[in-house]
Amino acid sequence: MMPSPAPNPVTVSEPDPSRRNNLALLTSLVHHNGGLSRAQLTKRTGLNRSTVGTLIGQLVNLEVVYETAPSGEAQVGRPSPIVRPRPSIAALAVNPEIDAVTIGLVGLGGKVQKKIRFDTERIPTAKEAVNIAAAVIAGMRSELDTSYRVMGVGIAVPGLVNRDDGVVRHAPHLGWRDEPVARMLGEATGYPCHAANDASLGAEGELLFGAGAGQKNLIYLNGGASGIGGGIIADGALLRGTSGYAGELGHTFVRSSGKPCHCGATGCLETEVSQSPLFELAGLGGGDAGQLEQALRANSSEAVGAEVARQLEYLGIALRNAVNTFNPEAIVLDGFLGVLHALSPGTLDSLLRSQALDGPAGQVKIYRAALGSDLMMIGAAELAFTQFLADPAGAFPIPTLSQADHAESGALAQSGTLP
Amino acid sequence: MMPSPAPNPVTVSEPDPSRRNNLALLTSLVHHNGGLSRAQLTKRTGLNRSTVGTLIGQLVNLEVVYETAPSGEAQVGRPSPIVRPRPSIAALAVNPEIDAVTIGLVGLGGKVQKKIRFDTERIPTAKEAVNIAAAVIAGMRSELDTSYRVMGVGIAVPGLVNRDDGVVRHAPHLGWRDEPVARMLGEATGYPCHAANDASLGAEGELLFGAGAGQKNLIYLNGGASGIGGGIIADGALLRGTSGYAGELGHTFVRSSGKPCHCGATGCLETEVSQSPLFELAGLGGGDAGQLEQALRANSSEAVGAEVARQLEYLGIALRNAVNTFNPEAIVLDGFLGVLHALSPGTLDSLLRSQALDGPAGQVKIYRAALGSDLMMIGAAELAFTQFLADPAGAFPIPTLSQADHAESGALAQSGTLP
DNA sequence: TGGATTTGTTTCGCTATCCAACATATTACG
DNA sequence: CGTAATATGTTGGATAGCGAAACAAATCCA
Repeated sequence: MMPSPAPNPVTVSEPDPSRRNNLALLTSLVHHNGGLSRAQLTKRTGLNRSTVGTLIGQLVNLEVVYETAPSGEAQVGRPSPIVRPRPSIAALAVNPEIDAVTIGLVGLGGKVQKKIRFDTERIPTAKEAVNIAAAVIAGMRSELDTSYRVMGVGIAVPGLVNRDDGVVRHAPHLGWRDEPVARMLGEATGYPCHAANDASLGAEGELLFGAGAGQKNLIYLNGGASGIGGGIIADGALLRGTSGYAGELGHTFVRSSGKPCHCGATGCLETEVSQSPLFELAGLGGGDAGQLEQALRANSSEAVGAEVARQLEYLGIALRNAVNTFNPEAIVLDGFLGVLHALSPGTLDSLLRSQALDGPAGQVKIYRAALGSDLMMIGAAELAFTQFLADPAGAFPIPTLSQADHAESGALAQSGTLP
Repeated sequence: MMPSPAPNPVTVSEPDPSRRNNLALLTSLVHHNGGLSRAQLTKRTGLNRSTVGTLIGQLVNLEVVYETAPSGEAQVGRPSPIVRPRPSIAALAVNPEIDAVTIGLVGLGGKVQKKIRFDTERIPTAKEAVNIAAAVIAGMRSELDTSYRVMGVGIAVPGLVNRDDGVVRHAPHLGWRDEPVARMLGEATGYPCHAANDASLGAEGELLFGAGAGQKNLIYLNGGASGIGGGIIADGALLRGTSGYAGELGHTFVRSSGKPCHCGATGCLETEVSQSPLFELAGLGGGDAGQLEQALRANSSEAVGAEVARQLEYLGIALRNAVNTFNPEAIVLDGFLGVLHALSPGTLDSLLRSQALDGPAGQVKIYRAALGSDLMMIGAAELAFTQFLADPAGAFPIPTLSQADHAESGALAQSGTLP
């Protein structure tokens, strides 16, 4: 008759973890806003000026943040110095896809310092993806060791991922099943590794650094070559569910006697709304969302209009459900879903207004994603940052100093074949 | 460029509210478990023995809890006294329905002390419901003032309710629109009043005291005369959304070209799955879920089986969506939905296993609700308790002592006509 | 009866925080 | 140009919530 386990049972090693919260709060605030004045920090946290002062002092000592001269904005009163995140505190991001594995380095503050896209000629297996990532990371290793403090690696996988143990339960488009990618990459690199669903991480990325900044309830939907992924932010936190599988809005039911989906059901959103017919109508063999939008805008045929309308109608049903269920402030559409919405701006809004319940529908706004190709890197890095953000003072004795803090954001491109 | 307001801006009157959390934690634990030994409390909270000791001492002084002799369970070591919630700390619950307004008094610990059902001859307006509730409460007033400390009133409304301001946005079956019921009842009684959706409160009730005890992610669905309401618990907390409208699973899309729903859409769960055809087939004019179940079990006609199967199929679609979206551990079915499930036990499980995604579907279990007719009282009372539970030491100078703590749970029945 | 075990109790010390007073840097206004 | 007004950083107590350790009490077990 013990309903639930102890929330705070062991880990008595550190002194009083329940009280170190405000240090973490300040760190997150600085990280997610890329720099805030001390005055703003006191307002945001509700803490005392003096408390913020001492805490910031600690973070400066820990080399987590640094202070710069006040911004030029003219205001009455003593100017407040700006507290900025050190980009030398960094996390690695890995994103395996159908045709590439992308590895990135993201600094505290969410700036992508480095991005390396490794094109593959066929769909990578889990082992291959891990090998590629490990090799690229090994190549960066000396730079990482001298100029950064790497807090870990985050892996964004298009599929069902158990966030607790980092096992990919099923990634249909990659053909992966029960692959312990986090453990594999952890053993290969020595860094602590975590894995999660790519759309969930995208939702967090857009929430913290993108179109949904400052919202507390938002729904993120991404349409790509491998279907539709979703991530849900409820009350400021990602909806995870029992094992981190939550958010699979791509398999929302939208049509009776619809086509069978690879998931075993019929009439899923992702079988009715997909990018391949759009690419065909646009006369494109492949490409990204931007190219698709251009091509569709150039083509004003009826067939295009009909297909766009058809897909928007099904998307509208899924969004109606989501709005009734979550009562969000914002819906963020990424990939080709963003294109659909942009091609016919008012359609989804009016569908929602007429079909969803009055209350929830009246408050929701639909946005297009803002972070583009950096999103996955930022989201995955956030996964690796979480542990650090929860306790910025704990567990890193690495005194490595560096000058990488003001490095420019350089993006490399590279390609190769599978090993 | 200010993404969000200060989380802790004003209310500087009380000394350091950020540190009073463990007192609240203990209070909630005792409340929701109806009594725990001090040893269990230390394990659950992870706090030090001595800390728990002092905190419990405070709660005893505040007359929030009392200690009783250790339970008879034989164990090695010094027996630990049981900390019990004082039922004299109480909250009022109000639940307007189509044919009645029910008023209840619930003590800390979740025991219903009193329940008065006021039958109405027609659907009550908001004003009538408030009048009835206020009159019944006025009648109890002297007892309340002498024997209880009433923390407030919670109103459970079948409809869209803005939890922040207590305004009923739209309760279709009651015919209410934009009714500020919380303010109305607050003015009529002088108690702090809050209102929320009935199914949301049901979800919380079942989570804390019923079938879902100890779960962190569960979905509650209630089927009644006025349709299907839903409440979602994610990560231990009720999903509220921007304004508390979240959880309307009754309007999940389950059928293309289905019947039009009063919400403006078509193919909603609540139009396809409803209790009236079941009552007809059972040959009943009305009644509760228990009577319906008995009648349907007695009737083994094909028509009944077909209708049950049809409704279960649509319910399965809605549950499939919900499972894919939330990855819950448990689904709790109440009202006639519980009957449907009980009549054909394995059906929903196998529907989920074949149609929902592997990961989430493998973990979910379907339960029938456990709290019966007390649920709404408990849930609504919880709404009134929340403020108190967040700060048990703050804001009640009422030193009223009482002997109602050991009163028996008495349920009254009463009926009348509209004023 | 005595040891093992678990838990309540007491005392003490730590530390995160707030508060109040003071110092400093800026704008506003004469 | 100087003074007032304003907002903020800084410093030195004071406080309170909590943990650690030692001790005391109440149970089971051999």
